[in-house]
Parts: sequence; structure tokens; C-alpha cells
Amino acid sequence: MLKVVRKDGGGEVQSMSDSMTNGDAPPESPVDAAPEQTAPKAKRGTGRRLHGAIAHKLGAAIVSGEYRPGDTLSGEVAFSEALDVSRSAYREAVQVLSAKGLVESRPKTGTRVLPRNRWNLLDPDVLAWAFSGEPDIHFVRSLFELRAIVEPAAARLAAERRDKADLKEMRDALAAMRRHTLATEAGRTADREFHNAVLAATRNDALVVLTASIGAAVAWTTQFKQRSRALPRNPVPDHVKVYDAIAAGDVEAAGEAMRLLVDLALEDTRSAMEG
Amino acid sequence: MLKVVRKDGGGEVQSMSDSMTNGDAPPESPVDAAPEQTAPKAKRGTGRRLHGAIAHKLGAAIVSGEYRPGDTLSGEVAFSEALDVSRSAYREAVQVLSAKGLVESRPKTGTRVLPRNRWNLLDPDVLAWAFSGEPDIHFVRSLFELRAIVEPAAARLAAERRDKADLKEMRDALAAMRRHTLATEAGRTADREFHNAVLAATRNDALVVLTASIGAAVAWTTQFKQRSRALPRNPVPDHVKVYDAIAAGDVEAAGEAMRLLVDLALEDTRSAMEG
DNA sequence: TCCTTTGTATTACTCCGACATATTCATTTG
DNA sequence: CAAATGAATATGTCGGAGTAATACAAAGGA
Repeated sequence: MLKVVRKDGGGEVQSMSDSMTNGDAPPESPVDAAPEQTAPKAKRGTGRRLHGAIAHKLGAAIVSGEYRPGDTLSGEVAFSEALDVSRSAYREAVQVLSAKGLVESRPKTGTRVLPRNRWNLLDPDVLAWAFSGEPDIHFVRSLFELRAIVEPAAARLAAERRDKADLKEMRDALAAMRRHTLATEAGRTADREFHNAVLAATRNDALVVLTASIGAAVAWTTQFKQRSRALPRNPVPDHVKVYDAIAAGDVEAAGEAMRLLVDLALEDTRSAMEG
Repeated sequence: MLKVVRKDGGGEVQSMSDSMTNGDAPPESPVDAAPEQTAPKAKRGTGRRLHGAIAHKLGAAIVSGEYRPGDTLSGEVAFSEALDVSRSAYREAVQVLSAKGLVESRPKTGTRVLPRNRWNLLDPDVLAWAFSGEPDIHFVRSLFELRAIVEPAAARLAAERRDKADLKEMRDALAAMRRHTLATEAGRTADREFHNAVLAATRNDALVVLTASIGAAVAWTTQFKQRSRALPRNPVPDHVKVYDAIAAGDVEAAGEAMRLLVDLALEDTRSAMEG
């Protein structure tokens, strides 16, 4: 009856402060050479709750294709023991995955991975999991295509409906973008804030939520893009064009300027990924 | 000290991830023969697992505004006792809500409702909850606006990329729409299948997922629309126009025909809700 | 022979009670 | 008066016991 005193004091203490983007990309070797006992602990740092960490782990494994649709996970007891956590924690993690449409559990049959078209691919967490590994290039193209559809239309609506407060938010974000560059986290945040301000000006909740998701995903790729090469283009002037058109209430120009912006971003990302 | 008799719900089974067509529109009251005293609690009406029922209940209460953003729910023990369920079941329900961005729990502070812009409004379940009460007319307008943006663009892509199999699916759906009317469930299903076929032809996963969500929501309103008045218009010819354009590979015509279709649907729904 | 019905084994589902951990808030100390 | 310290409290995690639902196989009837 192994008692598993999950008292971290034992051996090596794992990273405490990963918390953010890391993910557990480095996949442990499938061969567990278990020195003493079950090797693949790989638990959580502080911050994420345990079931959150498990959900992240499983979710990433599913979206990355490690488990295929139709596969059935080993039973609750077996899996929770393998992960060295209690059944409660494992179950709560599965509830999360189930809520996002990744899996479905039923008595007698167990928990099985649902087909891809049932997944909530636009859920922020699912997107994060999808981008924690190496992102599927085809899927990234889909996202940019969607963005290219939605954002120009949003800019048109914003040009019709914006008020002074909206414009001020955009100006502030632009100023922040000028100060920091896109290479810094602050700069990327300012970029997101600008787009969020545009979205908020549409007075359309569905649009806001949708593009919040897409924006998060785009942020991953932006970071990805940065990693590969310092991007040459200065994005601020293009953003200013969008702002000017929205401020002037010029619907057509706003849509067109935003379309250009998205196209350039796509171009940068594509060259960064393929080249 | 009444002790959990939670005896009801003998009836139909089949839980699945609801989220789809079923809805809870025709809720209960088959025979059911309430055993003596189910009166006050009457938690799980039907089928769903217990935590799913709780999530539905809480989720609907939150999106309907019964709990406001910033409010903190009573503690786990208190709430689970009030609902007459175990703490585990309640916790799993909260995990679901947390996964959909409706609430956030932290030690000591409790579980509090997140601001609206954190909600995954495009999650199928959240949409179902939003439409389980009387839908917010402003939000419905947002959805139709989004649909009016996305679907014509999707039709344009479909006109470029469709293959024979896609066209056959559309034809089959159209035939089914002709046989049954929109007044029947089979007819509405055929309608959804047509739109799904168009979406699938875009070869864009993000678009498929998004419009699956929107389509489900639109299905609610369609049903709603039916309830209020038999709609006069025959929708088939408009759908045929879309099909013809896609089959011909005419990008512009496809987008325009779909735009018309969405506008008409919006018009019908608006008159049904306001009139 | 085929279909229906029944039985059974397996699995998730629910419950319970205890302990661990994290975070807030009041208190104490420099 | 401010920073460190301690206690209080609610969520987080645990393990085990018992219930309910369902796939699958076997037995029975047409």
C-alpha cells in the first residue's frame, strides 16, 4: 500500500515559478527509468491548482494528437494512480476537459476523446494548449483567415459606433506601442489593448469575446515570430491608419486599413514559420 | 435533518453533452409521478449527471443576471448543503463553470462571478444557458451581426474550395429541407446541415467551430420564431441561390446570396421578437 | 434462425469525512 | 507608524465506500 506522501520535501523540488507560458513542452521520455518509484511526476509549480495542471497536461496531450479521437483513456483509478493524484483531482480535471468538448465520459465505456469537430477550438485554454507544443500550421492559417474576416468588419462597425472614450483608449494604446516595441511584453500588451479597444467600440459582445480568443492565439504566434527573427516592419503607422479612419468615421477606410494590418501580420508570421 | 432522498428523475436517460439540439425547451413533466415530497428541492430534473445539472442551474442563474459579476457565492459547504448535494458534486460543477470563464475560485476569498468579458459567450453550453431563459435581445442582435459577418465570407471561401462531395451534401440537405418544412424538427436539422456543409467546404476548422456555436444559438431563435407565428416565407429558393453560386464557383454571388439569406433570417426573427 | 429479454460485470458517479494549503486579516513588534 | 507575524477560514486534495447506469453476453421466445 504505497502511501505516497506527496511531500515535496523529498527529492528535487521542481520549478516553482513556471506559471506562465512554459507549458511542459519537453516531453519526458516514455521510458520511465523510475529510479526509486514512479518517475513522471512533473507536477505543478505554484499558481496552477493541481487539477488545472492535470487538465493542462491532458488537454495538451489531446490537442497535440497524442491521444486520438475515439481513444478511450484508462479508467479513473488507473489513471489517477499513474499520475499520482487522487481520483477527485483527476475527475475535476476531466470535467474541465469535458466542458471544453474534448472528452466525454460515460459509465461502462469510460472516458473517450471526442472527434475534433466537437472541440471548442476557440476556447482560450484550448488555444493555449494547442500552442503549447508546436502549433499546427494549418490551424494557424485557419485562425488568421478568421481574423481576416472578422477584424475588418469590426473596424467598420467601430467607425460607425465609437465614442470619445473609445478613441481615447485607442490613442493610449498607440502611445504605449510607440514607447515599447513589439519585442517587449509591454508592447505586445499595448497591441492587444488597441485591438480590444476597437472591438469594444463595436458594442458587440459576441465580437469582443471571439476576438479576445483569437487575439490570445495571435499573441502566441507573435511571440513565436519574434523568437525566429526580429521583425523589420514598424507596425505603428499601420495602426495609426486604422485609428484615423475610425476617428473620422470613415467606414470603408477603416475596414480597408484593418484588412491591410491583418494581411501584413499574416505575412510576417508565415515567413517566420515557413522560412 | 432531512437526509438526501434525491429520488426523482427516473425517466429518460441519455445525457451527452447536451449543448446541441435538444435544449431543455421541453423540460419535464412526463408522468414522473412525483414521489411524495420532491417539492422544494427538485434538483436534477432529468438525464444529466448531477454535477451537470448543477452547472446548468448555476450557469443559467449567472448568465441571466441572477448573480452579478463580482458577487461571491456562499461557501462550498453552505452551497452544497443548500442544494442538497455532496461537496464533490458541487465542486465539479464549479470546475465546469470555471472552465467556461464564468467564475473563479480562490482560497479564503471564495468563488466569485467574473466580469462579463471573461465569459466564453461562444461556448455551446453557455449559449444554451443564455437561451434557456428569455434571451437578451441585445445579445441576440450581436449574434446575428456576427453571423452576418462570418457566413457570407464563409460562402465565398466555400465557392473557391468546395469539391463534389461538399456539393452533394448541400444538395441532400436542400432536398430534405424541401420535403419537411422549417416547422418540423427534421426540417430545421436539414437547414443546419446545409449551413454545416457550406462551412465544411471552407476547409477552415475555426470557422466550422464558430458557426457551429452560432448555428445552435440561431436554432433557438428559429424555434422561438416558429412559436410566435408561422413564417410566411419559403426559405428554400434563397438557399438554392447560395448553392448555385457555390457550385458555379462564383465567389461574389455566393457571398451576396448568403448575405441576403442571413438578412432575411434576422428580419424574421426581429419581427417575431418585437412584434 | 432471428429477435427479444434478462443477467451480470465493469465503469463512472456520488457521497463522506478528514487533512493540507493558501490567503486574508488582525495582532504584535521594531 | 510600518513591517513582520500569527491565527482564522475557505478552497484544495485525499482515499475509500457505496450507488447507478450501461455495454455485452447469455438465455429464452417468436
